[in-house]
Amino acid sequence: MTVGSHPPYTLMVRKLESIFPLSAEEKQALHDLPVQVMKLRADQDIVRLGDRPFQCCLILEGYTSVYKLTSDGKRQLMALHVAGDIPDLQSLHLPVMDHNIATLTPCTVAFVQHRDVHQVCERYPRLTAAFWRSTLIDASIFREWLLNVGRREAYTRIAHLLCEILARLRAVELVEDGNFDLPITQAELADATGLSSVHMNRVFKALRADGLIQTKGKRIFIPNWEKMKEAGDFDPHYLHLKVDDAA
Amino acid sequence: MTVGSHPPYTLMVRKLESIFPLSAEEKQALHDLPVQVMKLRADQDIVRLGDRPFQCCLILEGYTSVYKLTSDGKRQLMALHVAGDIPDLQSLHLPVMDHNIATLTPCTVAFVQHRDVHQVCERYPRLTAAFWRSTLIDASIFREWLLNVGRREAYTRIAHLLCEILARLRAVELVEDGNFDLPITQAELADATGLSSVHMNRVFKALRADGLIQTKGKRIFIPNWEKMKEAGDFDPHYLHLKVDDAA
DNA sequence: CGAGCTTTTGAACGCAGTCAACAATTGTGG
DNA sequence: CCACAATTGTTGACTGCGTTCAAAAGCTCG
Repeated sequence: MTVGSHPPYTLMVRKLESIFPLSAEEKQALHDLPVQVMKLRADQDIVRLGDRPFQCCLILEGYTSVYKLTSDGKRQLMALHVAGDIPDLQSLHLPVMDHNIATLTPCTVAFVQHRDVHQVCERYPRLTAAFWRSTLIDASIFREWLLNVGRREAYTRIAHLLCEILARLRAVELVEDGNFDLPITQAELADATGLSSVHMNRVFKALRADGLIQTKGKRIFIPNWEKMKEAGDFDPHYLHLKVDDAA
Repeated sequence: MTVGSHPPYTLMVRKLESIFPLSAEEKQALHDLPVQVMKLRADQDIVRLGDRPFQCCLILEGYTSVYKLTSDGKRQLMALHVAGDIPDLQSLHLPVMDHNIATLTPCTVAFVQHRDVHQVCERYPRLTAAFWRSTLIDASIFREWLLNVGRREAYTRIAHLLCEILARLRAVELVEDGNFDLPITQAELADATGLSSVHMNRVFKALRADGLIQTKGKRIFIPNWEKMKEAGDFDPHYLHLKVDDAA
């Protein structure tokens, strides 16, 4: 089952190809996976801590995030996911969710049964490697976020996050000329960086004042990528992109 | 090749079994993997950022850690690994290292060629799942650390780290009665929690004053596990241990 | 056009960092 | 086994980055 004009897997295949070479046959096998497409509003949980999902969810449109809460209710985002990503691929081999996944914006997502993924992986063993690698890159990104939150001051930390978003959107060709949509709130960016929303706002102001970013509504423009990378102490190697889209 | 009295794989098998059921045949296959055993001093890098390793390293004895540095030299530890762990399993499918792995204490490690791991996984596909799951649990731990560093205050954060160490040592039966060896410095614990060593020291003092921990040299005793879990906002689910060793 | 977010700004506070000195412990060579 | 060096742990004083609380100003969208 596919969705009207945009076959749901185009972006996923593009994403997987950005990290792993796929044959035409393998790509076709991915395209042929049966899916169920759904539209979700913003701020909806897709899966919750403790769940035992029997399917994976593929983002076709919108932003989602992985998050956890402390017992006193503070929220930390652990990852942002964009079109083409499969945020809960790990549920294939870890039955119980240890975190939540929620939409940050209205989203279109496609659900694929674990059973079907396991089948296609058995038939095309290189897909196992591709999916495994994808989960390993997720882990690499967690590590970089840990460095970011643990050891970089707020200004650098936020610049780094913006660099990562730009680099990852480039890999799925959603950036034109340093411009991209970031339809999420400053409070959410604060939760992603372990800061308060007030401080996030102040640092944003400073980044604008320093000419590193320009904002127009939810659209962000980064005029000087080299300067921005330096401000964010950003080295894209941890994203493990085959083509260095971030250069 | 094995090492004298302790076959190198006993602990790894014990560790893998704590997260994945293995058949006798699969265990034997792991035992039969050829390895090269080495002793390393403390503070030695095992692999470095940018390396392209052709082997995995299995800890037989001692503590190692995954770490990264910011461009201005601040260090963040991302994980601690103990006997039985394979800290760089991910190099099987991510050719270029995006982080460093170093010994924190003198260590005995066994190196296994990627080639041999791939072979045994082909022959026993369930081992692929076991190893994959192991890397997914590593990622789950990164997520919890991110929550810890991003959203918990120093006191809770340190208590949480100590809880995790205890729970993981229990899984490989290296804890007796709430007592365990933690032969790493406060400065290293500080790097693991994103704090300064001075503050680490002050919080340690507070934890002692509150009766949550007792220290004697490098030996730590946690008299009241329930209280400690509460102080550390610790819920062991994220470790995905089959048997709930942490209860 | 008004309700409800989201962004922005100010003021005051506090957790944790830095710097510096000293004590305790561990390791090493003689 | 002791003496000395080096590392690790401990404490105090001061500073500062980022938080909290509160209120106002801008947006967005029925």
